[in-house]
Order: sequence, then structure tokens, then C-alpha cells
Amino acid sequence: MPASKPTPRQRAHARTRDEILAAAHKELAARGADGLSLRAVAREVEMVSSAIYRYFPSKDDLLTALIIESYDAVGEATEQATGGRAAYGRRFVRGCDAFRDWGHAHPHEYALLYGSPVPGYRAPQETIVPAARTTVALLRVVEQAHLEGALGPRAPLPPASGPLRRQCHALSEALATDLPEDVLLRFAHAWSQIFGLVSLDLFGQTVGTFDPADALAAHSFRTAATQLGLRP
Amino acid sequence: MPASKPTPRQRAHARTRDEILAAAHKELAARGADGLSLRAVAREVEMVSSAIYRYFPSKDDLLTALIIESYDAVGEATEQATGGRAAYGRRFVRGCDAFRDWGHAHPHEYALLYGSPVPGYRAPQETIVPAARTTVALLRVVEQAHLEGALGPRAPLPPASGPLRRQCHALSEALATDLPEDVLLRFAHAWSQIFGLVSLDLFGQTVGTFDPADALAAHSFRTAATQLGLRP
DNA sequence: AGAAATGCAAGAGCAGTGCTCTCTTTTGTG
DNA sequence: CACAAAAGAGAGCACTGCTCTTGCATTTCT
Repeated sequence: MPASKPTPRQRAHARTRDEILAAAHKELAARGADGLSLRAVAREVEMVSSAIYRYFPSKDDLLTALIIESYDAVGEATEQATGGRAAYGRRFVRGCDAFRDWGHAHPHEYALLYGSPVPGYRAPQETIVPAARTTVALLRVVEQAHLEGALGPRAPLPPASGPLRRQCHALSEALATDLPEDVLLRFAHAWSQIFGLVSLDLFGQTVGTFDPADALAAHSFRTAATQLGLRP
Repeated sequence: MPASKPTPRQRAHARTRDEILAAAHKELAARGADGLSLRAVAREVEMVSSAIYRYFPSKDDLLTALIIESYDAVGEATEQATGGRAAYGRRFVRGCDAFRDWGHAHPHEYALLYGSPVPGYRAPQETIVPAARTTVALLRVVEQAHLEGALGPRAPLPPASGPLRRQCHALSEALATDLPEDVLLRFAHAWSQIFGLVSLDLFGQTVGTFDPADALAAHSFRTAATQLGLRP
């Protein structure tokens, strides 16, 4: 039973759902994740609060829909940025920049996705795939570089423990990639660094040190690319 | 006007304040930052909710007190771990482990300190110093190693832009350290990586990849230490 | 075309929240 | 010991998520 025939009723339902979602996004951007009030959303779309429950069984479900949309947005942005024909190092850095820029443009969404988990909220299965898009976009750049033999010299890495090597192996299979273990590890570290920097920046942890963090971010991303063996 | 003579009344006030704070900590640990309800705290200490306001003017002030306590706790833990006479690389890694362990032991506190900023809450000035303790503890290890000339070889770094060099310079003065610019930058990257990894882990961003993240964490911290030129 | 089924919005209401105000009780101190 | 200051109690306001019932509109079937 695919969308063989969207009845007028279904169309109306979907349209209202989208309206609610748009209003919720607006609220989220304006007031943040826990300032997000179902009643405020209801006011925005000129409905009574209880009517929202016809479209989203609970606030968590509304939140989930928002999270998925946001993951897709940031994933899309990063994918876009990593495309093109530039050198792999450049594409990687551009992807990082896109990630950071998106965060700056949507701080509340970023906080929702990458910040403290909302208490009582358990991320459902369907968020996992969109959540991975950003990371995978960056990883694909490294993968392409590796496949073309364009990966330059890298500093030696400490030896990996048994469990860690097993996780790398499992991850390789899950991602259907044949990146060598050490590249995978380097990528994990690079992603930690990138994510850490952007989070420190957006969560206000850089005040009094590297604030604004633009210059540090540029240097950090470039360093990460270099450590991965990506050439500019 | 220092605490020249704490009157019985002041003592009682301080005692009650501490009780409230302890109860709030308990609530925070149990239910998380926005599950933290003033009324629940009041119930815990067997007071009526309005009575709390004699001790904390608002929920934000209570939160601030909690934040400072928590920053001090994690800072203390990290400082402890970086002490001793072991090699600098070991001490650094131990500090990282302590940071991560504290986060695992107090996930809600970690989220409060390092996660999404609580909406509407603006961290007051007095949180800045305790907030820096953890980072400074790790930095001091690097500093000591540098002073003793024990900093080993490091991979080359991309060139730093003008603004970045200025920030490094200002930071050096603020920290009263004479670490060279490149070491400061490497430290910033290392801290980003450490922080990023712990946050990814604690915020559930590693599911399906490196989960549990213990092995990756160990490798990450070791790598960070190596990149800083710290010898095990 | 008329009747039945269905989706939908509205409204009231519950239990909870932060916070303010007033009033009474306790308690340390001149 | 009397009194003023501090602490606690309680009611109340505006808000929250969520549930349930009640009419109304629209679609679908006969």
C-alpha cells in the first residue's frame, strides 16, 4: 500500500502536518529546544493545542520529526560542500566549514542534534540514518582519496587494542568501505576534533580563549585534513 | 567585611543553603537539568517551594551554584589525575581519563556543563574560572613538559593566520605561560579532540560505530598526547 | 442523493511548573 | 525580655504537556 492515491483528506492532513512542523521549526529557532511549547506552536498555526495531537501523538514525536529534518539539513549542506572537483583536502575542509556554518546559522537546531540529550527523550531508530549523513559525507572524501591513492604521508599512530581493531573491522563492513584500520582511526580522531571544536564554539566554551573561534576553526580543520593525509 | 564572625543566623542560613544545594544535586543527577524542578527540591528538603526563594533568588541562581560545584568537581578530579611523578604523557592521558570517567559517572552534570546551553540562562562571570580548571590542568602538564625540555618531536602544523597568532599571544599572557604558539595550537586541537570524543560518547553519538567508546577513547587520548609531543 | 462512518477541532480539565505576594511563626539580638 | 528581622506557609497567577468528551464537517459507501 504505497502512496497510490493520496485522498484529499490525506493531502489536507499532510499539509497541516507540514504547517505545524514549519511553525515548530520557527519556534525552535527562536526559543530553543525546551522553550519549544506545543501550545505556542498551536497558537502559531491558529489551532487549539489539543488539535496538534491529531498530527503528532506527543511532543517527543514532534521533536523527532524536527530532529530528522535538521539532520537532513546539515547532512545535505555538508554533502554539497564536499562535492566538486577540488583537491580532497580542500573538499574536506569545505565540508567542515559547512558543518560549522550550519551550526552557527542554526544554533538551537545544532544544540538539539549534538548537545545534551533531551531528558526523557529517547532517539528512535529512524534518526540514526540521517544522523550519520554528515559524518559519512566527510568520510567519503577520505575514502575517495584513498581509492585514488591520493592519501599522503601521515604521522604514526599508537597501536590499537584488540577490541578497537574489532570495532574498526565491524565498522568497515557496516560502511561497506575498505579503508585501512589506521585511516578509520585517524578519521574518528579527526571527527572528534572537528565536532569538539564546533561544539566548544557554539556552546560558549571558548569565551576568554579563542573567541571568536573562526581562525582556530580554519586551522583546526586544515590540521585535521593534514593528519588524515589529505592534500590541499 | 570578610567572614569575621559568622552569626548563628548566618550559620543556619548557610547550612540550609547547602542542604538545598545537596538536594538539587541529587535531583539533577536523577532527573537531569530540565527535569530539575524547584518544587521537587523543596519537597526533598521538606520545605514549601516559596521558601527556597529565601536562599536562591531564582532557579537560574540555583543552577549557577550547581554548575560551579560541578565544574569544581570535574576540575578537581582532573587535577588529581594529572599529578604524580609519572611521565608527562601518562599524566596527560590520566587526566583525560579522569575527565571522561567523571562524565560517565555524572552524565547529567556533564550535560549541564558541556552540553547545550540552557535556554534563557546566561552563564555569569563567576563560572568562568572554575570552568577553566579542567582545561588548565591538562595544559599545565604540557607546560611542565615544555619547561623541562621533555617535549618530543611533533608533526608539522599548517601555518597560523594573523588573527590566530594574535589570539595565541593574548592567551599566553592571560595564562601567564610562555608556551610557544605552535604548542598552544596543538593543545587547542588536542582539547577539541578530547572534548569532542567524550561528548560524542556521552551524548549518544557513537551508537552503531564505536560503542562502547572505551577503546577508542584510550586510543584517542594517547594519540592526542603523542601529537603534543608528550612521551609515555 | 441520502446515510453512515470517519476525521477533525474545540473546550474543559488535570497535574505539574516558576515565581510573587501576603501573612504568620520562629528566632537571634539589643 | 521585648522587638525586629528572618524564615516559612499558603494562596494565587500564568504557563506547560496531555487527556477526554462533545459537536461539527467532510468523505465514503449504499
